[in-house]
Amino acid sequence: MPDVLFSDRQIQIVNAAIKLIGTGGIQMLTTKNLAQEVGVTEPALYRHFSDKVDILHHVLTYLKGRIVGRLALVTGSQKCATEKLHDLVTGQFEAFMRRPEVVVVLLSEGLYQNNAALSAEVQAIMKDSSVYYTGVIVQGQAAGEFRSDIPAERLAFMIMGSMRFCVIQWHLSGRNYDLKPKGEELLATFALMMR
Amino acid sequence: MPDVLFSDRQIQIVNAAIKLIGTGGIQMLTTKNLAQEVGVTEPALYRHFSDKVDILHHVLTYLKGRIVGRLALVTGSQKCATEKLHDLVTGQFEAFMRRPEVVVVLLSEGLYQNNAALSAEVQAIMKDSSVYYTGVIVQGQAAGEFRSDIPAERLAFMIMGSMRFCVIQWHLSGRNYDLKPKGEELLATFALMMR
Amino acid sequence: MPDVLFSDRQIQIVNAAIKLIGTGGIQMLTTKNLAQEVGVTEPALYRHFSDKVDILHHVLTYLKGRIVGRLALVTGSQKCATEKLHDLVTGQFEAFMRRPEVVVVLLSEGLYQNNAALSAEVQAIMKDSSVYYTGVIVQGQAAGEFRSDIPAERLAFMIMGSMRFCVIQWHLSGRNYDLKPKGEELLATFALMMR
Amino acid sequence: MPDVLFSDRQIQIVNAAIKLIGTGGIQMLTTKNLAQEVGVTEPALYRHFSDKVDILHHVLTYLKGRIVGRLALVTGSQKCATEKLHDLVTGQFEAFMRRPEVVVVLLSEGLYQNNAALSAEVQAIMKDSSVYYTGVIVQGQAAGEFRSDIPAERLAFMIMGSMRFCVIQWHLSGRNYDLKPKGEELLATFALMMR
DNA sequence: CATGAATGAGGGTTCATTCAT
DNA sequence: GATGAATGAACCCTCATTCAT
Repeated sequence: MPDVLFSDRQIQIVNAAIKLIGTGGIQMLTTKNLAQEVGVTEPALYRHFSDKVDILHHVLTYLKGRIVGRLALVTGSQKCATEKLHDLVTGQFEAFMRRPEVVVVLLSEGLYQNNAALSAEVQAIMKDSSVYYTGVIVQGQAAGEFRSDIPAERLAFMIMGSMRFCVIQWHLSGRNYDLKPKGEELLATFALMMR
Repeated sequence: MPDVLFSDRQIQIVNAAIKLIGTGGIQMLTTKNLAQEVGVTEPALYRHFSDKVDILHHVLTYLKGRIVGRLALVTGSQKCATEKLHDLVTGQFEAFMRRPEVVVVLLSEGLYQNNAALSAEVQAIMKDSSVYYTGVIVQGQAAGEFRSDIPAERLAFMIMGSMRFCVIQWHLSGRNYDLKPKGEELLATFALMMR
Repeated sequence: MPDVLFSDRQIQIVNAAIKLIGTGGIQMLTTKNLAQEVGVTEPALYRHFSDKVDILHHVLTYLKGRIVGRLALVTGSQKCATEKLHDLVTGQFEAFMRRPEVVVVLLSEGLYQNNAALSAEVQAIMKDSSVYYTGVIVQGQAAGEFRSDIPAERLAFMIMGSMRFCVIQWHLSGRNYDLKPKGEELLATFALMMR
Repeated sequence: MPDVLFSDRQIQIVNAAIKLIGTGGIQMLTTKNLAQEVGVTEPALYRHFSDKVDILHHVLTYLKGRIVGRLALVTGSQKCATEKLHDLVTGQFEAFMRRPEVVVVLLSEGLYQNNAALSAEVQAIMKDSSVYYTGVIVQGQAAGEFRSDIPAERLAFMIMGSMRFCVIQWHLSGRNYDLKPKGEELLATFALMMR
């Protein structure tokens, strides 16, 4: 649904940008590389975006739409909280494995340091995500699946933090191992701690 | 102790580099800016480092020395594990507040994407740190302070992940709030979960 | 009457071009700006003009028509030469104050340097104007209003040169003062010199 | 004396810039053309000037120094005012014929439209020049060489305006005739008018 | 009559790095 | 040790213009 605001070419460009960043970091995202990846000349990019920053902005908006969409889907199901949490974590990890480039874009907060708007966008993604995680935990606490002596927000915070850490290490290691077992391990640990 | 390998000028340059990165991200670390910050001309930098990568490498090595030094100090004390863990977390947060630039350098893993050596250095910092955290938790488990049904490594992993997440959010928010209460809150939550 | 050769859209575009040049100099006259000012897209401009040079050409032709029309009107009256000269000068200055953009177009001879046709057009405007000024002075000399020991062409030349200089300074000063008193002053000086 | 602030390379670059502007107008003054003319690469220019605007600024300052220097020399002589005025006009015209490029730079006020500092510099040249012209006329009036019923400033104004007009027409005509006779003619006319 | 999309050429500028001094 | 001068490569971006629709 959020994609409705993107033209086909914009999506194409955004995807190419994600691919480039994933391949060689933000410094690989040059207009030249991007144009080449898309298969047009550099000026053509400026028909669809005002700026390079504008492109990055759309990259983040696009990813936010995808991520939040998936979160909404999972949390909207009829499953119990434990299952939902499981789906959230493994779903996220699977998504990262399918498109590892996204990891770089999303976890490289430092890159956007000198651009408040982009930083805000990254923050927004984290904030929006945390709402869904918290919601599932609240549901679990209400159903007695999870302990209630710790606020749901804090539990969500720890889960997300641990997930990030997991993904960062995976990425730094060259992404040459399966991320799913890590997710299961993480969930198992949390299962013990949250009961 | 590792500083012994750095000349005065090198330390000066490394510190200037850290300051620059902290101020405006990695893209502010240009040879021009760096030279100006140090108060020399650009070619002078090449008397002390072979490369810009070499500079970044020394930045990371330098920081690793500082961090590990502090970890060793804390974990080497005679306190109980709970206290040591407390000191580790709050000490780390205090260090970040004293030199916020370091956050950018350490948490921007994505930056080093296209350089295996730098990525390895960042990984090494994480690895070395985790050894100390794990050690403290092992001690706590042996002393009955912490639960033993979860491997110490996993607990350390979650603590470190949560800390990182904490610091990232603080950084993205403009570092305009006190980080210490966050650390206390985090420790309180862990206290509940690890007992 | 020359406007008869211009379509409505052409006049609209020419006026937009004059406005743009007046606002930010010749370098503001880009097809993008021009199209935006007119309210169409860039390719639309090429329906009405073959070139950007063609546009500039029409701009100059258009202005020539306006200027010469006014000169013909004034010199065709029944007034005495002194009055006609007065009307010419003040009329010109008033016209510049009403549409200050025109000053830039007309006085920036250097702009057309690399295009013989445009330079010729500017020269033609000057030539045509001088005919009218000279005519009035000839009339004045015949009527004994002006001295006859100096050829009318030279007197016209000095008047026009001084007017230009006046306008240039006015323009460079930001056009923030009234041009008319300058014209009166100029006329008064000439009155003394030409008697 | 003013050149003392310019390094050799700066003078070289400034002269190359003047040449380029004279050849093809301001739009020929690209960094690429300029570098090629000087015989260096583009980035080398930025060792000596911060900006392209900075280059233009130095061009104008450089020319101002030359012009004012010559004016000071002429007006400082022991000759009578009539002779000095003659020297001023013919000297200026000769200078323009020696380096016709300068005409474009100096007479293209419109070019600097969108840069207040450059406009101010052009104005300053005119202002400074007028001081010398006025001075000579004042001397002539005191000596009874020139009429005194018209303020010296106004006479200077008309002379300068006429000179400009002369030069502009010469330039627009392709500079293919001798400017000196025009100067003599102009002086002769003024001789009549100022007596 | 006008548009959306694209392009080749070129714009000014910054980068890390080298080298003679 | 440090400098001034220079460079090749690359940067992001704008230009006038074309063409299919």
